Amino acid sequence: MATIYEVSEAAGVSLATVSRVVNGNSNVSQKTRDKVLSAMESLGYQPNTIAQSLASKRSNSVGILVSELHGSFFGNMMSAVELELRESGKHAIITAGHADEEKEKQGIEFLLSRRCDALILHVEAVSDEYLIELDKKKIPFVIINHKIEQLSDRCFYLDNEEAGYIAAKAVIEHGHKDIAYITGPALKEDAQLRLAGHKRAFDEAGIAMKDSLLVEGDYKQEGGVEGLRTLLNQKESFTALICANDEMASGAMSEAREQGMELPSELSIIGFDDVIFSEYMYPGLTTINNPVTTMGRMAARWVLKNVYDKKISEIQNKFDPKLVVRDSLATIV
Amino acid sequence: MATIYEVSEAAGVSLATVSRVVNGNSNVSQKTRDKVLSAMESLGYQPNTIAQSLASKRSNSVGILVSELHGSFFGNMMSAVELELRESGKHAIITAGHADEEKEKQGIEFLLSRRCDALILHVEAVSDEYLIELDKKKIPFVIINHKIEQLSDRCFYLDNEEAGYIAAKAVIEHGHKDIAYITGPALKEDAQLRLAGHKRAFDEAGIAMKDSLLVEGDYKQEGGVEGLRTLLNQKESFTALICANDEMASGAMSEAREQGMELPSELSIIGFDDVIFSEYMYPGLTTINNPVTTMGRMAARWVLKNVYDKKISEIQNKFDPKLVVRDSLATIV
DNA sequence: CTGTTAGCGCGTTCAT
DNA sequence: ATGAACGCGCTAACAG
Repeated sequence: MATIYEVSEAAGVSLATVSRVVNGNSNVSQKTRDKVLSAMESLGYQPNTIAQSLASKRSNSVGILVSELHGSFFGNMMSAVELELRESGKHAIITAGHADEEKEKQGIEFLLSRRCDALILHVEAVSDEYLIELDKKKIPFVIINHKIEQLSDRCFYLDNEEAGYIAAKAVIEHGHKDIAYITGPALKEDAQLRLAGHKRAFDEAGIAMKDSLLVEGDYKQEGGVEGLRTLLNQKESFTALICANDEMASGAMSEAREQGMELPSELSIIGFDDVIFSEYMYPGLTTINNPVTTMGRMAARWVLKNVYDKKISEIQNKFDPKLVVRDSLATIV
Repeated sequence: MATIYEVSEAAGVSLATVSRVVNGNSNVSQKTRDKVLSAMESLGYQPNTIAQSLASKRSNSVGILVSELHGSFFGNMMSAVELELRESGKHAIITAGHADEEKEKQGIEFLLSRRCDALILHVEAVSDEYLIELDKKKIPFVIINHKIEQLSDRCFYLDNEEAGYIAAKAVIEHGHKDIAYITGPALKEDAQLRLAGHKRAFDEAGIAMKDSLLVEGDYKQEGGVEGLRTLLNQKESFTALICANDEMASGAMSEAREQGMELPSELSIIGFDDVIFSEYMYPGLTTINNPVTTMGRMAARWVLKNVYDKKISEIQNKFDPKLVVRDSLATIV
């Protein structure tokens, strides 16, 4: 690998001048610029990004923490982030937090030790206090899918309350009155918000929510299986089931069929997130769109703009959920 | 951020000694080691990985190229790789090649410019010649899901021929005789191998393959839809359909239902890869396991062993496919 | 076992 | 507009 020094020698100029043309900086006469450029060309010179980083105190890398690398949720986000960053010559360092507080902290520490210029965090377990504390350390970071008031311009999130509202409303508008609900873990903010939206729609329609039709799930497939089983084991009957995410909806579907129910005629099911396999399910799952891709892109743009001083115009923080209509929601006649 | 120099001062030792204890290297007396350690502790010292890289000519980063970050296939692989690397203090830089020759080359160039110590490549479009050429540049890399004879110890791949054989054999053993097949793109090596295995099973069973029951797909869902449509539009009838991957199987399932067919009684379907949503399909898709997770782990281990000199015992290059039994393959009576 | 010293490749003042 | 020189934080001989 040729160094900047060899280039300067070949071009008959100083090291500083080469550095200038490499960085497109300041003023260099066209003539010397050409000399340098052709020297670079013939030597196949490629700047050593590590040396650049050391000298400039910029690693040009941004760390990404997601709860899982696999699964159907984060791929789209990472994809958007990577694309956006690479277009600006930055790179993404990824790591997983496994939705565990300790592991998330370790992941963040790891990324920090890598001297990332910024962090894009999709945390699930870490506390707001930890993040606010992290903020004091002058390490730029953004948060995906969670809103912290003090850091709101750096949070990119779905309006989960509205999402819950839309889902419930769609079900109600299809004529359902007896509606069961499998929530997410009570501790999780998005689960609470979705439930709140759910209640708002019920209030608005003048339908009473029955506690017996409300069970807590774990956001996993198994939670849907068990949730439906629990619901079926009490006396209250229902014609529709809202699941706080698609995984649970999937589990509920299997269990429903296991119980010999016809879908969606005997039971309508609606999910949340519109993960990749939702359209592959049978019947196709009607669900609420969770625009992770766009959120990822926005997060990357925030970093580009605020950390790397790129000119970027529009950055959107709050995202609106949309109903994705497929076949799992039937109309009651 | 404290530097190694400040630590050396605080501990009253030389810079080199601090470096030694940081790297757990050579011999340092327990007493001075303790002094240094406590100095590091009280200063909150964290080595600057970039400076380490510059001096040691090791970036401690390995580049990963996959065709897509999203989708259900690579998440598991990346997950395994990241986990394995992080345990050794290395990090993963990811990028996507989008199954396009030019973009794959750009991706590789990008990773190289990042001074990765090694590359883990899941390429789809780039030629063997390109990779062999790349190999001459002394940049260590491994290849996932593709075998190149000259580089075979650094290739981690599924025995695709065997996979095709197992799938066809399973179908045949279920009593099917009229079996249709939607292949992958004729250009792709894995598609050819799977087809070859398919033929072997037919030969072994003394069943003739009918050209009219063989159509080429594109590995995408739509390819399954169109493939089945084409198959249905010719006179030859069939009771089972083998799809060269799960995405196409999914498409074929939708189309079959669209045509009013009962699954699996009127049409058995089997896929390849066992991607994440296969178990969510209805009926659950019987398919062939593609151990990408393990391959990812092995690839990472190869790098750890051969690039970072970690002691690692077993590394497996060739992987055997296994039948994953679910409900989409019915028995002909 | 420990310290000195010379790079690693580049960015960035400061002069000129 | 260009060059000289120093520093980024650390590793790696080489001495001692």
